[in-house]
Amino acid sequence: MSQSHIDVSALASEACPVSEVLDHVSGKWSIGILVAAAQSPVRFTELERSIRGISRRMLTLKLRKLERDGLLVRTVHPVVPPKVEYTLTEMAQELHKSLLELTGWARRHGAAVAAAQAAYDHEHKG
Amino acid sequence: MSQSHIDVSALASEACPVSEVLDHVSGKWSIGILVAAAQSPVRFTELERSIRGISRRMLTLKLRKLERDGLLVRTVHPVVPPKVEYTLTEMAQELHKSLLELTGWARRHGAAVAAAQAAYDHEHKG
DNA sequence: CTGGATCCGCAGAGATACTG
DNA sequence: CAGTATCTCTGCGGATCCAG
Repeated sequence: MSQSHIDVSALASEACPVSEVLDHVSGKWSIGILVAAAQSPVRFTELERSIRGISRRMLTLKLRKLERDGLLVRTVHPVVPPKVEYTLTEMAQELHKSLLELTGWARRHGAAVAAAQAAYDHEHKG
Repeated sequence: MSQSHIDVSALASEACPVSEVLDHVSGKWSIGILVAAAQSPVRFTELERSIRGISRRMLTLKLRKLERDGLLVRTVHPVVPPKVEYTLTEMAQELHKSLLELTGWARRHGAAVAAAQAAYDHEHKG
């Protein structure tokens, strides 16, 4: 990874791992998973159903990634049938707040964005 | 009432503008560009230099996308050599605030994330 | 200076089948 | 229930050249 330390925070004149961390929420499902998992604890299948459209593979991969990043805690209950619960860590909950700001913005301006796109396309038609 | 199930399905659904908008900031460079362009107005080359690592092609593509979304305003000054400036729209500036929360979080927890990864890898060693 | 066009490699992401 | 293992396809993203 770290093919390039993108100095996204170049504006701050400081080099930090910001871009790397940001890259983790930059995936197609990362944000959705974190938001869905915010109602901790949540089980694997619940996540799979909540985030409709996600494949089992992707959910697993992203869950592992989030766990590795220290954002999720994976708890295995030794029962039958298997029961695994995912819980947001402290810092993940903090991140979640920022994420809610994002989704809130998207909710408020979704229509405006759509309109802008339509206008742009219209102006750009052949 | 107790919406124990957040409307994540709406997030993952293409019918809801939230996921679409979210998808736009989910790219590898989108966030960086928006943050860099926050100091409006900014010229093409300035952006290219600020966001080191980005290719000309990607910068152009993302800039077009952001413009289409109504987040950036592209102003062409009819002079030689060409001068083009990009400015954040009102709603983009609002979005930028949320983005700053994100980068702030990344800044604060970057080290912790790195540590978590190291721990995970160690525990997962071969 | 500010782009557009093209070629191409690689990681992301879907579908499916199998296992503890 | 909760994953893992392949296989494949798509599109992002990089490099390079060309143009207004």
